[in-house]
Amino acid sequence: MAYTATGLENRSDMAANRRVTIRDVAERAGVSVATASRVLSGNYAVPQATRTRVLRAAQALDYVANAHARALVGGGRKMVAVLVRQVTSPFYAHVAEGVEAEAAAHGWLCLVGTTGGEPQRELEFVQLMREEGARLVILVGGVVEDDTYRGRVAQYAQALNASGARLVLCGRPAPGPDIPALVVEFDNEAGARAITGHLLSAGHRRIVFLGGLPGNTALDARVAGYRAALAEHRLPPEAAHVIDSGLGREGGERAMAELLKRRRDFTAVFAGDDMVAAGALRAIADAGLRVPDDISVVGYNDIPLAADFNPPLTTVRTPAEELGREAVRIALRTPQDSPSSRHVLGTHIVVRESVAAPPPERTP
Amino acid sequence: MAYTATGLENRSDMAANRRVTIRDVAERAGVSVATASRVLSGNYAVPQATRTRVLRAAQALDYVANAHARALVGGGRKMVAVLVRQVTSPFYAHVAEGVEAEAAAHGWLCLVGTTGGEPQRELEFVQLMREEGARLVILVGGVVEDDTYRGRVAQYAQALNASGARLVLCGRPAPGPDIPALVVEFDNEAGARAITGHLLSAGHRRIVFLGGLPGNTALDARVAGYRAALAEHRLPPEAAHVIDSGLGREGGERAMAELLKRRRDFTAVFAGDDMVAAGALRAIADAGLRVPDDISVVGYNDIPLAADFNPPLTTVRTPAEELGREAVRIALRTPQDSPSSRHVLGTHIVVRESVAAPPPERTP
DNA sequence: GTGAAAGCGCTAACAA
DNA sequence: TTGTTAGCGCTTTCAC
Repeated sequence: MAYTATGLENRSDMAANRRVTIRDVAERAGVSVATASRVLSGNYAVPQATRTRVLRAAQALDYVANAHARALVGGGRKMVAVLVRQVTSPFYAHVAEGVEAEAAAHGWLCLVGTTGGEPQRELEFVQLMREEGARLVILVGGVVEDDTYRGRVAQYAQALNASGARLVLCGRPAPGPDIPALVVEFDNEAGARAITGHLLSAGHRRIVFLGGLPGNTALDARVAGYRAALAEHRLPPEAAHVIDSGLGREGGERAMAELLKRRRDFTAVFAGDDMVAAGALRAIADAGLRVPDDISVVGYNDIPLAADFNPPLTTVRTPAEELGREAVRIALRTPQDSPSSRHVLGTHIVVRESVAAPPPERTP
Repeated sequence: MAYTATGLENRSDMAANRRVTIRDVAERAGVSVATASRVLSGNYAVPQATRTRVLRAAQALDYVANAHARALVGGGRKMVAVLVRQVTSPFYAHVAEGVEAEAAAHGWLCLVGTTGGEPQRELEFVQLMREEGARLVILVGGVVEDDTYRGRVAQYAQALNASGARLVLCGRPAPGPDIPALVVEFDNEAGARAITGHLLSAGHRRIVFLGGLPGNTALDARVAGYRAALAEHRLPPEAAHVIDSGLGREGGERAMAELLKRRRDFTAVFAGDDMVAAGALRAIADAGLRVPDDISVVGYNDIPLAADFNPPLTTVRTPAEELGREAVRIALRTPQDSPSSRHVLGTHIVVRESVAAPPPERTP
């Protein structure tokens, strides 16, 4: 019923496919566009009588304001854009959801973009967001930190800042001092140190780090934490064994399978993230070994399904949604001209069933 | 280097925070805004000499066009909006990724919104997209199909259609005949029938459907398929046992645990989706039972981590990303005035290790 | 080939 | 209290 009224009425008293404008509303209400605008945008006192007349006309015409026209005259609109590698990765999805939720809570529009890991698309996205007039751009995820990166991101920051927008880097470093960018990240090193310590406390001495990604800031920090924990337990630097298989389930499975074929002189695996851990668990099971009886495994991120792995995975919880929320919160409360700052979010271990004491020494 | 040039130059020769416009570019290039516009929007032949001069000026000023102004004069811009319940659900995330990918491939901008399951936010989102001038709105996910739903969605469809935009419904029914909306969905009934048949072929006769959601079109179709398969195998209607626990890991775990406490006269569980299956597996393990030796379990959707469950889950593969891609493809190739149509995507079973023959009959 | 001018839909002075 | 007017930044006739 509601729909037929609206739909047919539109169709009958206006040209085909012409969007109804504020002019139409004003005309129907018998007022000027200015008056119509005043009641429709609601930031000006208008007497009740005219008010209702305009509102009624707008409703009858099913009027919606043209956001572009508004943005054009009002100087941009409240929009935040998040860019992630892919939304199908649980970690990124949670960050995006956090951003979206916090943005929505403040009445901001949120746009999610994906790069698939290509710096080129990142550049295009930032450019696009400048065109769209996004007031806040959030770039998520670890990166290879080299001069190219620094130059590129510094450029984003300057450009965005020049038009009054703000750049927030999540889990990636600021490109340099005095660059107008905010940074929010987890203390990856501390998290890695803690979970490596957990493995060491259980008695493990030969622990492999699976899923390194040289140059990637997030992974490098985890590797650093891993090495630091080893050192704290007075193990020599050679005790560290990092396999650079990169992230992803597939990589983890392949690298683990290969490693098991070559050597088995390790009793625990620290996977770079939970997806790598999933792959590793699969490979270990396929090799006929049991977790944690034969090999202990830990992951990183505590994705929702980590509790459903076989066995349930002991991992480091990184509150991804909180990261997203915090990114927009910080950006919204930081004045435009304040110095760039860096915020670090804590993490903690979630103990489940993938860690046990190492098996008794096998005779070689 | 690159960044200091840009940043400082902007800062020195223009008022603070004034976005550079086409006027600035024209001025610097020594041409009129009309000429600048012609080369910048690139849809008009301009001699090479002036062309380069304008381009050089634009680059020097780091000019980006104002998308709002463009949209205002050009009549909207290529933007597709997808609305899902939540991006952190693997299924929805894949649909969103499919939409995003296909949109990007066509040079369209993609905006992802989430409802958290609230119809109210759906309404707000559609309204917002009308304001933003989205030319394509995609609503994803099963719904309770009642008169309220039909009225609401019919209204969206009419309104969107009136301004030349298109509505695509993914996995939810059209609100009625002659409503301008496209529908793309999976054949849930066939998928459910097939996997129930798989269970029946393995010898199961007492199969519980866990995770019903009465009124929800997607789940109802699966339940229908489940009943149909039972009937095909000449089982009486009473053989069907549907537990309406709703979707989600938590619900699945709770319902399964409770069911196991009450009765154990079933040998297999058909979970409404993989997340429910994850919860069910957890509850079964906690009850000291084994899958598939004691109870067989199947899921629905084949999320990426289904292979990492304990045991790897036999489930129905629904190509979610393809659903998203297809939604935009269909919308882009369907002319505005063509009749509303419905497209059905096929699904298939993925056999893994969570199904076995039922255990030998226990004496009661 | 290029410029001047009109106008997209809206808001915000400025008048009345 | 309300209407008139001047743009926001851009594209696009229409002249020259």
